[in-house]
Amino acid sequence: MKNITIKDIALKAGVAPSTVSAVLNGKTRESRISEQLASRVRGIAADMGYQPNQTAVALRTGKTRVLGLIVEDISNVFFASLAKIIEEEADSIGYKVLYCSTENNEEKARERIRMLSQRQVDGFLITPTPGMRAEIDRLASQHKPLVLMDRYFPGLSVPHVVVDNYDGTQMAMQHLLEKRYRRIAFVTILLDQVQMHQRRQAYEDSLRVAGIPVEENLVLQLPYHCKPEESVQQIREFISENQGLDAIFFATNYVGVYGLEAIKDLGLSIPGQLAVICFDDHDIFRLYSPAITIVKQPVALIAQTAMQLLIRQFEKGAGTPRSSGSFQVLQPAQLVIRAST
Amino acid sequence: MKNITIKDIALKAGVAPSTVSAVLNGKTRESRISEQLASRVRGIAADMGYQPNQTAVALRTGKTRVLGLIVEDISNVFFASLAKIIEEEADSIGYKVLYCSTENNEEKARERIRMLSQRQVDGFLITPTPGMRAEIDRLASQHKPLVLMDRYFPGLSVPHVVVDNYDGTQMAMQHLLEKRYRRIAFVTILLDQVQMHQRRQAYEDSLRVAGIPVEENLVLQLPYHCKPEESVQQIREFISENQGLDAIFFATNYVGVYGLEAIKDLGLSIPGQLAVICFDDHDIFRLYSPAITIVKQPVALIAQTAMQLLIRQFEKGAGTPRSSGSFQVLQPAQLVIRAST
DNA sequence: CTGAAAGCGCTTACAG
DNA sequence: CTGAAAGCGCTTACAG
Repeated sequence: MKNITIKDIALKAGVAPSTVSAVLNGKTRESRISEQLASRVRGIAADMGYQPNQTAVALRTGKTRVLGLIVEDISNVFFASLAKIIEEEADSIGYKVLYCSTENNEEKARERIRMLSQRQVDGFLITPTPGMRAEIDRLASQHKPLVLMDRYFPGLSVPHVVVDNYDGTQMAMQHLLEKRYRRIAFVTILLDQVQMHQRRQAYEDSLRVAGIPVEENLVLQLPYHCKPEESVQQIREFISENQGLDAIFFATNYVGVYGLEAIKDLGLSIPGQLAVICFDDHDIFRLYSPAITIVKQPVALIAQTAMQLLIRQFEKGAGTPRSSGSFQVLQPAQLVIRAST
Repeated sequence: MKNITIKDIALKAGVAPSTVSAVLNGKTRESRISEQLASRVRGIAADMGYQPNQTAVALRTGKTRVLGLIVEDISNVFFASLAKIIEEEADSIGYKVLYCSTENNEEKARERIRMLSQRQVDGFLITPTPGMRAEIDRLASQHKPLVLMDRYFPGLSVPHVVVDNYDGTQMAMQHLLEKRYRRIAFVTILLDQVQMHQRRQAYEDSLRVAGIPVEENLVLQLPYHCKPEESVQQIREFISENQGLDAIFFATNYVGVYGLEAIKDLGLSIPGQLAVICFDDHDIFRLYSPAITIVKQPVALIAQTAMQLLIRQFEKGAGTPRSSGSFQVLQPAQLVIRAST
């Protein structure tokens, strides 16, 4: 069953393909096509079940109406939620989205950008890995519509939307300190990314300001590709070795999940014996324990803002030079206190 | 910065575009192009940073190397996990994937299929809603490569991969009955889909076989678009009104999440006062409570099998008529007993 | 061994 | 008011 083309319609209607095109694109005014002819053509198109071939349109117009979404791991709640909102926003302006996961694999990440470029996506939405810096810089210099999410490259003038990680962490530390917690551990993942550095920095700064010495051994860094069981094991040992811990700050929900398992294994009550705060991408801890305080990332807001920044770039068009400043949008993280931590 | 085309390379190399195309596509043998010329052309292409325009390739060859993935909700762990595996499998054969969520909205679902068709996707991977039946049937009759996942249409001969819901539910019920649980509730979501019917059916049949009367009031059906708080509230009331409940079987993790919250609210211990079994798409209950038994869906296996079925259709090509039978693949669900429920 | 030509399905000036 | 022509960037017979 061959696809119906504009030519088939033209043939049946006894007009030229260009006339059909004009009618179907609502250019009857510009082309001064009679309403009578137009509605006849429309009728025929509908009868034949015409579906425009978007590949042809894309080739001709240079617009694919496809967005490229590159995240760390689409199966992770945070990124999946981002993807959902982005899909909705994209849909509302007639765009579809192609997704890719990088797994924080630099090689893969670069290859993904290349592939999406070849697929001629009209714009990129990326949660970049450190190794993508050069690639991102190149895209930006080519004026490819592009927005970074969740992370960014200090020094690169590329539109991005991130939460204020420093501020969020500080808020949480403040909260713990006010409640008189003193021996606060920091469990994180070994990842060379701005937001991780900022969280760590805020943790240390908060302690210093409160006059509490920063103890190296109160910080645990798990390797990135650490297996679940091993992560749990390491955190368990970490807690056992540091008797007298008041509280633990988990820098990401990746480690938070394992941390909670470790705490459960050790039979410690939250917040009775150990207060827990976690930088939470989403609301996955809702059920685990109501006594866990959350530094919550506004996923929907991040995605929506990112889409707005992207659309703004579309509107500018390739012609207009981009404003020199980067459209930095900092959205403070929100502290959600579920119980008297 | 204009994109480099095959023409630019041809110009620089002093050959015809078709020669460049042949070289870049490794058709040097068929076209009997000298290795010398070939490597010179390849060198120039590399120097110029040539990136083939896939839109043009797609239009010319009729293959976009894009797959359309339609799920209920990409932000749900189950579908996000499916998406992840599908991405990996697709990537391994040079495909990208366009995703869409239906939200179980029939209108939207149909529109999604239309859009993806217009985008000329080479194949579809769909977790269908009941209302997509006609659309799916049409796609299949057009020999569009297509695989349904997680659900299917009895009577439609369309390749699909689903877990054996009846069997899985039965296994779980068997487990409860052996442990001498007698008043077992069934909490589900109001959804007109085969897999839901099968789970319900298995629940009732299991009771009957065990000589236990099926009580209407031990079954709770929540509306599909029920708000979180309201769902929790309803389940809470349901439990309170049915004193003497032994166990609850949650037919999906959608309701399971709310159910656990309700149980927590009521201060009931698991499995002490109430045994809990849940049909779990993924492993999201791992931390909630180790005492929850899970009927686990093999997400990775579903996705991989689906991709295999799709590839098989690609290989057949449009020419060969499809084998009349549907490639039904039933993969039994797995019972994961975490504690002595 | 290599190149000229046609064509995938559209849209966009442009000519009448 | 409407149509013929060119062209988006490729690939694929086909001619030499």
